[in-house]
Amino acid sequence: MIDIRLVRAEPEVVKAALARKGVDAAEVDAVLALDAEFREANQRQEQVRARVKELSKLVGVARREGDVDRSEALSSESRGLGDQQQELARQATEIEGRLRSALLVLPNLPAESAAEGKSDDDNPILVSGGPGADSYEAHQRVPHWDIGAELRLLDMERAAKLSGSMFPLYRGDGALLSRALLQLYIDRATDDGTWEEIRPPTLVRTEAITASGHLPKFADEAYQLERDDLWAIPTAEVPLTSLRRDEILSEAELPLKMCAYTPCYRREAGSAGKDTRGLLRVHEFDKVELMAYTTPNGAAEVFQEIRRRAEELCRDLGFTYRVLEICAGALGQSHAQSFDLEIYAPGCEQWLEVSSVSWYSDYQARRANVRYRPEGGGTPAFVHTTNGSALAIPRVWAALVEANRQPDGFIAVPEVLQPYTKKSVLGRGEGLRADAQ
RNA sequence: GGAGCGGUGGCGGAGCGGACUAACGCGCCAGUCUUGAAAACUGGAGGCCUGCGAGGGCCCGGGGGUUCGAAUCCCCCCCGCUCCGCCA
Repeated sequence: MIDIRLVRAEPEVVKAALARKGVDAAEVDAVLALDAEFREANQRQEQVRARVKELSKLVGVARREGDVDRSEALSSESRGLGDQQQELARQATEIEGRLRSALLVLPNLPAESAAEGKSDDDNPILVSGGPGADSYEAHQRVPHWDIGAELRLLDMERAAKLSGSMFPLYRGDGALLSRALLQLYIDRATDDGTWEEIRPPTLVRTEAITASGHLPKFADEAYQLERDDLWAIPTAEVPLTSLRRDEILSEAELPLKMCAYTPCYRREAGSAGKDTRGLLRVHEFDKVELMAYTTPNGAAEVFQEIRRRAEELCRDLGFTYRVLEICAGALGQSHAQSFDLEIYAPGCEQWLEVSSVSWYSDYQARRANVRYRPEGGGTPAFVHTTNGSALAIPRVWAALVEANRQPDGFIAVPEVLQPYTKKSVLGRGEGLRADAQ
């Protein structure tokens, strides 16, 4: 959430910044009104409370001095105030709850440097890399769902029998490819020793998924296990962001950099029938995520490092790729600034988003209450959080089998991946023979 | 799932109805000493909300309650540890 003190002190600045995200100024005014109401109610309550404490102290003194009459008189005065105080406290709490709800759904302010624009159509392309979208031959222009079926790498139909549509099932060399990619991602992320690998739980409490900004606004997007009050994570960002919840770190620990492989679960409510063929959009997928807590000043550097790492993977796997900056109007709820990495899939003739690298300023840290004590002591301050995928599996898998399809129909393994697959060609596996009969 | 014991500041840990303004230790910050550091010594410092300020309020896992007054008593919940049961 954003800093209520900033809203109070500079309402016009906040309104102008949020207007870039398309937020109505009235929402800000509503928050301001609740804030004023709460502070007034709270102050009334505190005044009465202070008087009760004062009287109680005097009761203790009178008791010790054996002055029963006086102690009785003070007690009864305090008793009357007590009821009044409780009612005032109840009112203040109720208003505070409404204030918090309003504040929780208010989006983060876009970074000043974030690109101007209203929708995804306005996102500037910062980098174009790789061989180019026009460079692919006819044998590479086969969609991955056809390749997957032909070579027995993918079985969406039987997966649907298990879990419904949009749940992928990889088999044979297809499963091998998925596992090899994950191993490559983790090895790359940990190559300089500054990123610690974490394997977190993937079912988390309501507090955790609220801290990252996925609740309350996007509850429909997440799978919920009501009976145990747990949520299936949509990304490793959720557990990693909450890992140090309610902690005060020392500045020397920052930047605290973590990477995690996890499965991710998304209901994709409202996206039915849109770009959902094959692996384009699935409910469950594997991903490696990089996430860091930093000082405010240290955020930009890590933010760029995550982007660089994601970009290098796209390049080294041989993809045609591009980096887009997300313009202010298209930025997500919690984001101050974002870059999307897209790779070109020649078979389905689409650019596929495989990574989103984001900086959240202190928006998530405030929700998760993660602070750091500055070098040399002083008042704790909120950390900044930044994260990005490096990378997600299904779309990389899809673009890879399409772009690397050989004239003979089999899939050539990119050189960087061969140490992990232990073979240079995919699709000549056991599944093919077993099903062929 | 059952039983027992616990949850206190950055960390460890005492306190178990009224001077708690939460002891003590470690760690932290500043200073003295030192070429510099360590050690020693001296001093300092919790977090949150609110107020221009003086100040006020809140915080002893969370939420309710009892009381003039709750870290302390009662109820509910959460978490941890030990043992039992079950289990890959």
